[in-house]
Amino acid sequence: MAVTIKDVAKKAGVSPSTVSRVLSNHPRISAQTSHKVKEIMEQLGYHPNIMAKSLVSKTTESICIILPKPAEELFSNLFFMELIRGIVTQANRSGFDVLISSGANEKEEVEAVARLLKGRRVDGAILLYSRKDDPVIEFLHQNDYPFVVIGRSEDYDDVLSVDTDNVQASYDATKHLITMGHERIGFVSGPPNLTVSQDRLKGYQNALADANLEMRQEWIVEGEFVQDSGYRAMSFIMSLPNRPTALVVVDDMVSFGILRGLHELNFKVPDDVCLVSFNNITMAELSSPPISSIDIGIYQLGYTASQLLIQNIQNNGDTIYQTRQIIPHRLMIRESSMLSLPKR
Amino acid sequence: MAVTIKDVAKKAGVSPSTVSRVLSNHPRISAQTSHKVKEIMEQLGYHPNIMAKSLVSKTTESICIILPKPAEELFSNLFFMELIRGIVTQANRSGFDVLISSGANEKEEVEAVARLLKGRRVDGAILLYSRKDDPVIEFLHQNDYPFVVIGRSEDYDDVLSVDTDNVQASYDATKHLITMGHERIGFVSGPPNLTVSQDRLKGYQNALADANLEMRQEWIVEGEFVQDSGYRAMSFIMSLPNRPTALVVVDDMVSFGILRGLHELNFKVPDDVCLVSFNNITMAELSSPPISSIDIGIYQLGYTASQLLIQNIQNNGDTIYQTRQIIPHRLMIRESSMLSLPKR
DNA sequence: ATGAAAGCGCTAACAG
DNA sequence: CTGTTAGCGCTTTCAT
Repeated sequence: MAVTIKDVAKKAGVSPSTVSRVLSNHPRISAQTSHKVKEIMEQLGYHPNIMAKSLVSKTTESICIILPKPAEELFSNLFFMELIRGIVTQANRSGFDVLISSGANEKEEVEAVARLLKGRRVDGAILLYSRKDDPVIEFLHQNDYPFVVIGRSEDYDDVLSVDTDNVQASYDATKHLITMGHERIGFVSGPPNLTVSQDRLKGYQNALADANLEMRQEWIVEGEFVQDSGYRAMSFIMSLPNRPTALVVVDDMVSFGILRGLHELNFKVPDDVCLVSFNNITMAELSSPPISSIDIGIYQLGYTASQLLIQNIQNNGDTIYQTRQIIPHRLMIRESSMLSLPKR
Repeated sequence: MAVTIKDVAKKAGVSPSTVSRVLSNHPRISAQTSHKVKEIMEQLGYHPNIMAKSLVSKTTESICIILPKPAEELFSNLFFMELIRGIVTQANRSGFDVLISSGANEKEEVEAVARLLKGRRVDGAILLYSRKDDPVIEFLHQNDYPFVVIGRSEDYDDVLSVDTDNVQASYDATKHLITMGHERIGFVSGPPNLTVSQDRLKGYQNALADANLEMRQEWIVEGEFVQDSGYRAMSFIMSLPNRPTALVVVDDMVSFGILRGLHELNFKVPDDVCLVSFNNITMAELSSPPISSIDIGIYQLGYTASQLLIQNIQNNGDTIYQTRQIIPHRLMIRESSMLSLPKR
């Protein structure tokens, strides 16, 4: 049997409530008793039963992360791990535990979230990305549970979210290529139902428009956030009669696929084609050639999301800060885009 | 106020205990009442309060993963994410939740684990890797808490663990190079205090010994599980007068560093040097050239660890299975080791 | 097959 | 400043 508050109370010659008060640093407690009780807790190896505390206080000091099933394929694991690290680090600093959950499909995801939130096992949730018509967001929003979306919700505009300014980021990436002298620039996108794909496409288009450059539908290819997708996009684009001299690519992982394909076809980067992509995962720097990439501060995204959620929980749902937080991005220029006057 | 067991009981015209019995599929309950109660639960949107249940049942149906702080630097994030995916998937299938925790240092790690286990928030723990004299293992072992180590413990041999047969795996990798005609083979290792480094070094040495090949201390370089480490190791090895024609590398990430370095020095892989490494992360296949790698089934390691832990928890600590589980590995041969007669 | 009652370990009024 | 009391929502004997 584990040692309880009663055991401590008995041994210290005080009442259980006193011990409880010591535990929560109640102001009206004599320094003396506090000290004595703490000593005895130490001595007995007392650890408060979190479940019991949570039962009466109606707060769990924990949050959950929903790992969307399809995401496993959509995004690189690197991306998620970095996000999770950020979340866990800040949550732990705030004294919160982090629970990770996933479902085999959307229905299971909602069930898992419902069980966790309705069952009062966690106080709030972080969604690792937003898709259109997401039933999980629907559920959380409807039941008024605290939650934060990494990305943005198209369906509701009052949800807390942490995001990159993807339109601007993509504008910057494209602008960089334009500055380097490129006039025919293509875009390799992700799944069109993700807001991130849409936003990045838009930034690209804005940049071209501002520079009065030609825009061609055939220079825009949609795919997934995986390497194969890049490979296929590359084959298509490079077979065009009047092909781009540079590409803006929605994700580093996709760039790797492109790089591999170009290599096989004996195209050189940056000599024949220049590349800029997004997310700046560790590997971007290490590939040959190193890939220019927009660093979106993935860790920071996670860290901030956790912070926002926990503040919201602690303020009891009163939003005393911005609903939507933007994490700054930064273009990391590397060899893949270092050729200012491309061959044709 | 959330709907409780009482609300359901009242509406169904039964006692709370009956509702509880329905919830846990108690055998002696009439199909009729069971059905009616379930209907009302559905209707009211009832979800059992997990904390309350846990408080009385003294079981939490959840486990925790300890993310060791230094690991963030030691291993690639890819590795961990894959492990976590395996753990979370199987745990969820068994009806368990997974809590993730980390500490800034060893002391904090132990505190976190103590709080979680002693505070009865989780039933057991999974350690993502084992180092020598680990205070967390010490704590768990001493207090007789259920836990599983991914890797192996040198300090105790009765701890549950899931591991790769790293000696054999490394033997296989080395043997492969020998079969391809190499006679001078080097080894780029990880931190010497990790069992995985030691085991892989041993397998390499065994293979050389069995083939009567020369072993030179200068062909063995220690480092970390990061790219830079590979870069440095490469510079050293390639500057040797009588340098190896092939390398066994402790981790794919390190191989990337080596690859980058070789590229800068204008060495070609596999023409000048052949490479085989470990872990077979997604990127191994995508680099140029693709890297031969030992697939150790990371996801499977996580999945099995979770299974082992949960079985142990459910059997109340009685070990009715092997203490140490080995996940099979598989050599994936790719271009980086495809040259059978190396130049000298 | 079901109900009544006790209690898991803790917190939170309400008294003093 | 501290003790007493009454639950939080659930499970579990012990009756019936």
